[in-house]
Amino acid sequence: MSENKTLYAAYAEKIDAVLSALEAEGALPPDTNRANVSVEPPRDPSHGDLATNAAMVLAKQAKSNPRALAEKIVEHLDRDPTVTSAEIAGPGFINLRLSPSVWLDEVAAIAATGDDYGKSTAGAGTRVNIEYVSANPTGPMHMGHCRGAVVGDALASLLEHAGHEVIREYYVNDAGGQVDTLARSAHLRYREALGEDIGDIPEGMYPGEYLVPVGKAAADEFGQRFVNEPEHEWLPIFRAYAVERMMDMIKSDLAQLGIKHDVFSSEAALQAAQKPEAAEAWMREHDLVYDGVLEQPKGKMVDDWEPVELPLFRSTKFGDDQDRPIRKSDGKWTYFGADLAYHMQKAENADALIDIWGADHAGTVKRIKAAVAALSEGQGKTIPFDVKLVQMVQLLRGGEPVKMSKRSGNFVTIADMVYEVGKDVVRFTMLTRKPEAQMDFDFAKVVEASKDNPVFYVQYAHARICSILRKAKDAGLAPSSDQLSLLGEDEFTLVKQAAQFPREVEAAARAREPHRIAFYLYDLAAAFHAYWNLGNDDAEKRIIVAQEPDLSAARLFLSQQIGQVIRNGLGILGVEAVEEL
RNA sequence: GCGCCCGUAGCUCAGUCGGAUAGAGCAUCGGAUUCCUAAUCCGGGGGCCACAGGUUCGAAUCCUGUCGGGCGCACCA
Repeated sequence: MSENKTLYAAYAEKIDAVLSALEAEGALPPDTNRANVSVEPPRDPSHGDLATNAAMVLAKQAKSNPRALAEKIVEHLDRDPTVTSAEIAGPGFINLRLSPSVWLDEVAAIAATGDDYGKSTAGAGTRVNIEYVSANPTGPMHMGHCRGAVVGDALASLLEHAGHEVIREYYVNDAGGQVDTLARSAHLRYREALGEDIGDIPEGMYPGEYLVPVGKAAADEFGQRFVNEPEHEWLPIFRAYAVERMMDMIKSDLAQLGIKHDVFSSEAALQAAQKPEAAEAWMREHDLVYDGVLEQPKGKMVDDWEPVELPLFRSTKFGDDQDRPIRKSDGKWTYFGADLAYHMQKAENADALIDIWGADHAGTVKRIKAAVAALSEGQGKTIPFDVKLVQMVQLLRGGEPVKMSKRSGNFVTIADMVYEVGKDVVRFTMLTRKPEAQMDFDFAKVVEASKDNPVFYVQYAHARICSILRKAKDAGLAPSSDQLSLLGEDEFTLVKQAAQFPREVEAAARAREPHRIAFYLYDLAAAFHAYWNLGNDDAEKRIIVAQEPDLSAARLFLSQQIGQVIRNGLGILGVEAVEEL
């Protein structure tokens, strides 16, 4: 078996070869369109190991009926020594059963590839920039950021496993009005640290306690220097100072979740380097930006609306509802204007871009997609660009919604969450549903039920495998592949499940859906737990059977490989493969 | 009013570029432990896949419409 090719891909090729043979025989017309032919494991394992719909899909082109065509395909497949049976079922499915040697080879393949089992080269040669988290540097990370962070991080490592080179990037929004507010709030805490009674935190400032130590640190560093200075003297200094501390805090929150970015891009730095100016010039050159007046927003009344001429990007040309301003009337960049330049910058160094955003930014997807599309068109190359929207997490505590607001300082932080239930539970919980569906996250329930969390189910399977290997070692038994032929149907069931892993990684990467790996691991763990429990009913089915050292060694070897696959999968998700619970 | 996402068991959710009899956990009921970790396993009950049309050999999946929920709709970020 060639490496980097999944078992399923290998059989897809065999079936493709059969179809070519049928073309040569004249049973199929030349150049048959095979795009819809699939080769995959049937949902119901009792149907066999592999199923193909080839006969059904191609019957029309062959001017034949599906079952007649299926018979011709089956004739060829029967000649393959690794195919023990090929049967026609239902409307024309062809179900294949594979010989034990195929499964035993797969066990050996897992052992041979080890940590690399499941990696693919499908994405080789494509560098993907994935931007995720990008929380504003105005406070600690809270649960609202958590989902996007975990999904983005797992997607990044999933893409790496699929062979892509990956850049993990964080966009630091350190240029907008909210960082001025941060700076003022920090200045207030600074005065407080120097002994001043600041009373209640005024409306419009960030009241969070997390700014207290920032104020203290500033007091230590600056002393009385900025107490009575006018704001314009200290604002830029406090802005940079506070942002840096906020980013330290955020990085430490991310580290608790096991997340580390490769690149932190600063919006302020981008602007200082005049990237938006360059972007605007380029856009104007290509007639993508013009000076125009926005229409009054429909549906929702804006009291102080008045027509102003602004530089507008022609996003309607690319499917947006409205052209979008890149500068404000005071000449400063809008968020979009800077973001546009930022995406140009990212595209310089990557073949494909992915942004992970919260659903509250859904309204801005079209314009940024339009911007990247315009960029692609203008530069005459395609830049694949995907914005993954991660839906809101409704945070509950004992069934009651928890109102989160950075303004009021009332939020559940990631640090709280990790402290309560641990990184693995947080990550796995976020990854056991598809990101585009809303989810409820009940803090109390997750804490209370953390022992029932599926993550432990998977980890337990891994721990059990480690346990049995320890036990075997004490008994003087070592895993061995010498006598794998002693394994039987019970073991094949397990191997078949494990053999899906590479296929699952490729499919999940293609769909950019890391949650599939979590569900796959659950199924694999279930298969192992079931296998283990066979020994409860029948002592001869235990993994270690004292009287049969060769069989035990083979079963240990198999178990070891299942452990390897679980470990590889958990690695993609960033969850520990613990050795005991 | 417009745009995006979602609607699958009592609850939380899976469901492979459309595939065979729609699955799992929790909850519920009944079983398994002198024996490798019972944080496990085996079994029962529980479904108009929101609704209505359409596309085709075949639809939970694709298209159209309706209803329901969420998010968004300023030069904010």
